[in-house]
Amino acid sequence: MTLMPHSRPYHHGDLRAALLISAERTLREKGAAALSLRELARDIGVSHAAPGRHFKDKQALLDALAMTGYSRLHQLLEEAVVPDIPLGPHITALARVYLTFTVENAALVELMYARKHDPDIDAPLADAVERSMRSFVRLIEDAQRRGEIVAGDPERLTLVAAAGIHGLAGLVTTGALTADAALAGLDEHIHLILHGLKPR
Amino acid sequence: MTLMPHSRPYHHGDLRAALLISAERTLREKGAAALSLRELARDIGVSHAAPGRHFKDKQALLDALAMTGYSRLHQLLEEAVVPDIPLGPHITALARVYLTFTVENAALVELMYARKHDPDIDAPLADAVERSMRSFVRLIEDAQRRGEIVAGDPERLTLVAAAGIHGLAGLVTTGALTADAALAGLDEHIHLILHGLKPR
DNA sequence: ACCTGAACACCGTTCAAGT
DNA sequence: ACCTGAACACCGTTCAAGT
Repeated sequence: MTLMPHSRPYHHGDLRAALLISAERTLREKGAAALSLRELARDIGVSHAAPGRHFKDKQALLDALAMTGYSRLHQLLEEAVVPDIPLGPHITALARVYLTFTVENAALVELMYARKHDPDIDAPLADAVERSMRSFVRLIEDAQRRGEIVAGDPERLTLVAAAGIHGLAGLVTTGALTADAALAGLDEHIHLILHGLKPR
Repeated sequence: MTLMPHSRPYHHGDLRAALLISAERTLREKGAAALSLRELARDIGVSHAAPGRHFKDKQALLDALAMTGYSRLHQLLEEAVVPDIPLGPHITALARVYLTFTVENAALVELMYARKHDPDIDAPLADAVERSMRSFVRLIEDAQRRGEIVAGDPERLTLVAAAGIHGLAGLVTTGALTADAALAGLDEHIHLILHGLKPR
C-alpha cells in the first residue's frame, strides 16, 4: 500500500520558474486580476507560503513577468531589424511585430506598461525600453543620412513614429479597433506616418 | 448627555454619489489597486455592505467611474473644437486637451481603457468613445473639403492622427516620456504628423 | 427604500518549525 | 536551502434582520 512514493517531493526543483510559467498562463487565460499567489501555489502543488521564498511579494513576481516580456519583445524587434530593406517596409515590419506581440500578449503588455513597479526594478525596466528604442533610432538616423527622412533630432522623429505605432496597438488593446483591421491597414498607416496627412 | 443627535443618520442621503467621489479620490491619490469597497464604506461612515445597494459589485463601481471619465473628457474635447481655427493649431489644441486630461487623471484613464467592463456596460462605453471621435472625423472631413488634408477615407486619416496623439499620451502615462517634454514638443509633433517624416 | 451585522470564502504576508 | 502550517489582517459578496 505504500509502494508509491510521494508524487510530490518536499523540494519542488525549480519553483521560481514554475511560478513564472504558471503565472503567465493564468495571465493569458484569465487576466491579471485573476492572478493569485495562493492559487498558483495550489496549481503547482506547494504550500501557499512557498512562493514567498522566491518573490518577496506579489509585485516582485509581476515585475519578473514584465521583465521577461520586455526581453521577448526586444528579441523579436531585433530580428525584424535587418540591413538593406527599404525604409517603409522596414518600419512596417517592425510595427507588425509590435502589433502582433501586443495582440498575442495583451495582459502581459498591460503589466509591462503598468506604472507601479518597485523603484528598485524601475531602472532595469527603463533600460529594457531604452534598448528596444535604440535600434529604431539608428534606423531613422541611417535614413536621414540617405536623405529619406527629414533633418532634425532623430530621437524626436523616432518618437513620432513610435507613438503612432504604440497608439495603434493601444487602440487595438482597448477594443476601439480590431487586430485584423489594424494589421490590414498597416501599410497604409505607416505610409501616412511617413508622408503626412497634408497633400504634397 | 444625549443632546447631540447621532452625527451619522441611518440613511446617508446620496451614498451612490459619495462612493463615486470618494472612489475617484482614492484612485487619484493611491491608484486603482488600493481601491477597496470596504475602505470606501469606512471613510464615508456606512457599513461595508452598504455599497452593495448601489453597485452590484466592485466592477460596477469601476464602470460608473469610467463612464464619468468619458463624459468629462468628451466635454473638454468638445470645448476645444471651435470654428475658424487653422487645422494645425486646431489639432494641437485637441491633443493638448487629451494629453493634459491623461496626465491629470492617469489612474482614471487606465480604468477607462481597461478591457474588463461588463458586456452590458461595454456598448455605452463604446458609444462614448465613438461620440468623442465623431467631431475629430468631422474636423478632418472639413479640412479635406478645403484641400488641406489628402483625399481618402476620413476615418482612416483620423485614426492615424488619433493613434499618434493617443500613443504620445500612452508614453507619458508609462513614464517613457515626461509630461513636460510631451507638451513642449507638441506643436512639432503635430507638425510631423501632418507633414510626414519624409522630406518634401 | 435603504442600511446593518454576521457569515462565508477567499486574499497576501509573516514566521516559527520542520526536512 | 527550501518548504510547511498556523496565524493575522485584510478583501468582496450575500442575506436575514433591522429602521
